[in-house]
Amino acid sequence: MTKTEQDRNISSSFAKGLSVLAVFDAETPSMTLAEIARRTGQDRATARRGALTLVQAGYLRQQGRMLSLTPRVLALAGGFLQANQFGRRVQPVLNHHARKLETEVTLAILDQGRVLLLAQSTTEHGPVTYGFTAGAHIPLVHTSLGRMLMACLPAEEAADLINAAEIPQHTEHSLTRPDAILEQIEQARTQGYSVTDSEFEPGIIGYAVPLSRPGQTPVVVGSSAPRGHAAGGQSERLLQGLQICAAELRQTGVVEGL
Amino acid sequence: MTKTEQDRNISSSFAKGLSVLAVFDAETPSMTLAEIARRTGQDRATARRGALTLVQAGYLRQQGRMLSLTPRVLALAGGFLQANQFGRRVQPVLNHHARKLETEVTLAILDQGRVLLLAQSTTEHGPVTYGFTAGAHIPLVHTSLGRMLMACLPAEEAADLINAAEIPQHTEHSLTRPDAILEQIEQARTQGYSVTDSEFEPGIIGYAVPLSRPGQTPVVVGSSAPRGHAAGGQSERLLQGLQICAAELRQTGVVEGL
DNA sequence: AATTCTTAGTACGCAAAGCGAACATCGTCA
DNA sequence: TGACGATGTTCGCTTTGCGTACTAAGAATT
Repeated sequence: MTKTEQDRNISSSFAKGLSVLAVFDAETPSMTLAEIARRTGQDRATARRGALTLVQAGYLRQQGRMLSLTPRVLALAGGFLQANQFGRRVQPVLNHHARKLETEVTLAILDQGRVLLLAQSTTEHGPVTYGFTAGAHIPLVHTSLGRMLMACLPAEEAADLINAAEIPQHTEHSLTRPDAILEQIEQARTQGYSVTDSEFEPGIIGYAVPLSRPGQTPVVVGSSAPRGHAAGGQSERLLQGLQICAAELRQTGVVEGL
Repeated sequence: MTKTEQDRNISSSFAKGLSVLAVFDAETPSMTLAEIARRTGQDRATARRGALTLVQAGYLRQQGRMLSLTPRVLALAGGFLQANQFGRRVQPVLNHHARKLETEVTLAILDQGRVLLLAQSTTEHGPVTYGFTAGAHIPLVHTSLGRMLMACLPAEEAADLINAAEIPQHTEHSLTRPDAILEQIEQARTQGYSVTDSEFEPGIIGYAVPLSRPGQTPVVVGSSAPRGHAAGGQSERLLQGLQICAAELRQTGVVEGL
């Protein structure tokens, strides 16, 4: 009976259904039933029940044989955003510093071995609007945000994350050797900021500084800029700006709620 | 057989669990188990299983006896936002017009008898930053966005929504008689825009124009401004600006994806 | 401090929910 | 055309998870 020692307090059907909903991401905004089944590792029939339930609940829509998310999923996130006053307290701060520094500023945390973007400044005259928005996942190992997040963790946990993560070679500059990455993380920890150059997107330099206090769940702010943009002492100015931004956000107390 | 004619393709446990997740909104960001059970109308044991499953999946966190949403719920919405290019195509347009008109501009649709805010401009020098963000629900009957959304529907459906909705008296100006509200909707439909004055928040005037083409699922853009702000011909300027904004958004084609 | 009221955790029998092999259906390529 | 692969649906058997009943522990009230 070791096999079927399921926790009676957990509903496995519900958990399976959730993973159906979670499987819709940026790369695959609409999927067929079989595709969902494959990506969730569930039986096709199981995935189907989950998907149909989501359709009935209004979170998925079915056009032909393709299933895609409906706007209603936003309502789920809305509860979190409202509760933490993101619109009123976080966004203005991000925007303010974004304008001042002439970049985009992003707030992020660690989630499932990836970087989860929580909020992002939305000013017009940032250099480029990268395609990422709140709720997007970006890789952990090759971004400044990710490195800084890992630097907020005990060294051992960071190492575990690195080992668990796959390390694709996004660009020719991407570090691939785990120990090289760990070294970068160590450096970020000691110096209190992280910089990556073209490791995720070519020609883009990423900056990040910690926001959470040590011991708390890691939260960071960062920004990216094209290489040319950051000539001369610009890097320093950016990092200082981010530090100030982090301090202000810390004062609002939004970080406490994770 | 009327009672237990459950659809075999729908997972009721999953549906119940989902409604646990959905019950967390702005008013009640953290709840106790008993409270969840009450608000979902589920048995306590059922609600407990749902909540514990959500905790295990990382969407809820438990501190003491309070349960609250984790940032991970944002990842669910992230799929939708990325898929529809909200960050790249919608937000810039909203911001641009918000700055030009010196207000906030909001994109919204109909959801479960309420207005669901999909996106909102985030500029600094809007007059006030109201506490609403993407993913928030606001009432249907007493907002310009809501009225305009209903005006996009066949008159009959709008009437059904009014009848189904509870009509609280938010302010002394709130219309309460259903036929008066329906008349306003009728007017919005014919003139192509909707204006409400202090019916939801005192001293605030709301404007909204349709974005979707007739027959499609209703989508609108709107904005609100304090009464003093909209002196003279300002209302007209605002409405014209919104019309242009709507036209631009229409051209991006984001509306098609609902 | 003793009281009521509310809330959280546990147990378990029974009904029904949902699993997945098997079947049906649709496309696609030889 | 026929065979094959991929996808969608059905249905009997088993498991899940529902909800009553009970225990216990906090809050709130006296």
